[in-house]
Order: sequence, then structure tokens, then C-alpha cells
Amino acid sequence: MFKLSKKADYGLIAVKHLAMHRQEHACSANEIAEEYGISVTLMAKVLQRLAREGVVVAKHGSTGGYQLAKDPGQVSALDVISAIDGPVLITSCVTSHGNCETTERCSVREPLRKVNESILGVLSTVTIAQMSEDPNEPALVALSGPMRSGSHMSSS
Amino acid sequence: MFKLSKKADYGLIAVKHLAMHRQEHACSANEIAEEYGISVTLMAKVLQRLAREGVVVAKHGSTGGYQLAKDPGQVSALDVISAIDGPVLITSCVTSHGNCETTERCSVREPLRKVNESILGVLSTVTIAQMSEDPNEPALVALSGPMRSGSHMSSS
DNA sequence: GGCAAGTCCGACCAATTCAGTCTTATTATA
DNA sequence: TATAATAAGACTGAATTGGTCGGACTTGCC
Repeated sequence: MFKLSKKADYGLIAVKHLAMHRQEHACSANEIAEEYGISVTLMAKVLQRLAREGVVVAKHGSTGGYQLAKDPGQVSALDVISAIDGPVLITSCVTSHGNCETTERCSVREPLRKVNESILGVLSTVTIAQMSEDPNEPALVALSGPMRSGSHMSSS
Repeated sequence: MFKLSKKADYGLIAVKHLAMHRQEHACSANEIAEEYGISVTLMAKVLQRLAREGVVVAKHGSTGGYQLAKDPGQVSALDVISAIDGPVLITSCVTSHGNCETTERCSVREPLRKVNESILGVLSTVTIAQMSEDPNEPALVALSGPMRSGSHMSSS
């Protein structure tokens, strides 16, 4: 469809958790998973991936765990998502070496590439630090308002 | 991951094709599918869906086929995508009645909701008419600039 | 120094879900 | 009557989700 994978979702949760516990001890996968009621094994896998990609650093040993590798202001949502799910591409056509078999005939590739770039721009603008800010307005109120799903927000 | 479904992809291709053949006869699913080397049955299903959602109009009979329901400038990419795949929601949490079981504990819901809105904004800005234009025309470049729509750039 | 506990790491595996495809039958129009 | 849209269902395969196990590493305690 057009959704983040659960792994990417968990990755964002984990990274945000680490951002909020920077000063303290390193957080273990177990600790984070239990805090949010998430599958421990999957969260562990996500954190391993994030460590391999350099988003977080792992510390072995009995007091080990994970910590953010950089400042929360330096890590974007795109960093986390693409670390887990690989490069963000809205279509299979729009790869770096675009090679769907109907390349010449496919006429929507170029416009979609631009859309893809815009989305990358959006995702890279949002940092973990921003996501950790205290939302002074209750989220539920906004959500219970008029449905936004099918609507195209009065552009122009 | 974060990809359009093949159906949505085909939908965009079909709608663009219809936009470029407005003046002429109605195009059958068979004709469009063969032109782009696409599975005929899937393309038919996509067009059926688009017809049901009012994006295109179907004409029965031997000279039948599909035609755009509106002006190409009035149809956005979001219209096509959400007609086929349903509402665009980047996470399962961010629904209209947000009900993932860890709602209170889940801390990334609100930031992601804003990201979702930004993406909706991007998709709704792109019209079929723009997609049919010359690729050199930088119709979308403006979007890569400063974020609009729900962004929290003005952080504190 | 040596041992045990707690943690990360990597690979392999199982169940579920979902997208994509095909099939069949029906309806409407020229 | 022939053509093309419409509709509903079954099937297939891949991706996602989630788990298990054995290994390696670091720390704390004896």
C-alpha cells in the first residue's frame, strides 16, 4: 500500500526512546520492547539493524544496551526508516538504475520520481529531536475531528 | 516498506493514458494494458475500481471503454492512489480512530501524523495534467523547498 | 585471574498476511 | 450476436511478522 513497515515503526519508537534517555544508562532491547509492549525479538532485530547502519551504537556486556550514535537533532526520520527498510522508493520503477521492463513505455516514471524526492525531503526534515518535543496540544483531539483520509486538503 | 502498490502504479499509468487520449475514442482496458505490456486482468480491475470511485467513466458495448471523468487538471495523484488503495496512511496507528493497542505508550504517533499530512499534501498537488507535461517542466520542484502543511519547522 | 550473568549478534526457520493473478459468469451496448 | 464492461471468487507466491538457537562479548563478583 503506502505504509511504513512495523519494523520501521518500531525503529522510530526505539530511537526516540533512546533520545529521551540519552543522559542515562544504555537501554537494552528488552527494556525498550517491554516499555512499549512490543515483541522483544523483533525489537532486538530492529536495533541490531540500526546498530549495523550506524544510527545507534551497541554496548556489550551485562550493563550493555544501545545508545544514539549522534545528536538527536542530527538524525532524521528518513535515516531511521532507510536504515531499516532500505532506500525509500515509492515505486519499483523509480530505482537508482530504473529498470522495470517497460521503462520506455512507462510514462509515469519521471513524475513519480519527483514525488519521491519530495517525500524524501519531508522525511529528512523531521528529526528525532523534533519528534521528542513535548506535544503541547493533545493529539487525540485533532484526530477525532473531521476525517482527513479521502480528502485532499484544499491545496492551492 | 513504503511503496505504491502495483495497482496504484497501473492506475496512474492508465489515467495518464486516458488524459493523453481525451479527444479520441474511449480506451478499453485491453488496449491500455497491451500498450504498456501490463497484465490485462489487473489493469481491468484497476480501471473498474477507478470507475467505481468516479475517477473515470466506463462505457459498455462494443465501442466501449474508459474515459476520464474530469479535466486532467482536476485529478490529483492522490485521487488515483486513494481510489485504488484506500486512504493513504503511513502507519496503522495513524488512522482516523487511532487504535493501535499501545496508543498511550506509542510516542511517535503524533509526529508521524504530521508527516502523513505532508505527504498527502505532496500527492494532492500533483495533477494528471502535470504528469502529462514535458518532463523538463519543473512543476514539482517547488515542493522540495521549505515544508508547508503541518510541518513543525517553527519549532519553539 | 576465573567464573557466571547479562547482553548483543547472526543465521535459520515457521506462520500469517497480502498483493497479484486467473477464472468464471453476468450485464449492457452497438 | 459479438464485444466489452462488471462482479465475485479461488489460487499462488512473496513479503512481513515473529520466534529459536548457538555464539561472542563485556561486566561484576568470587
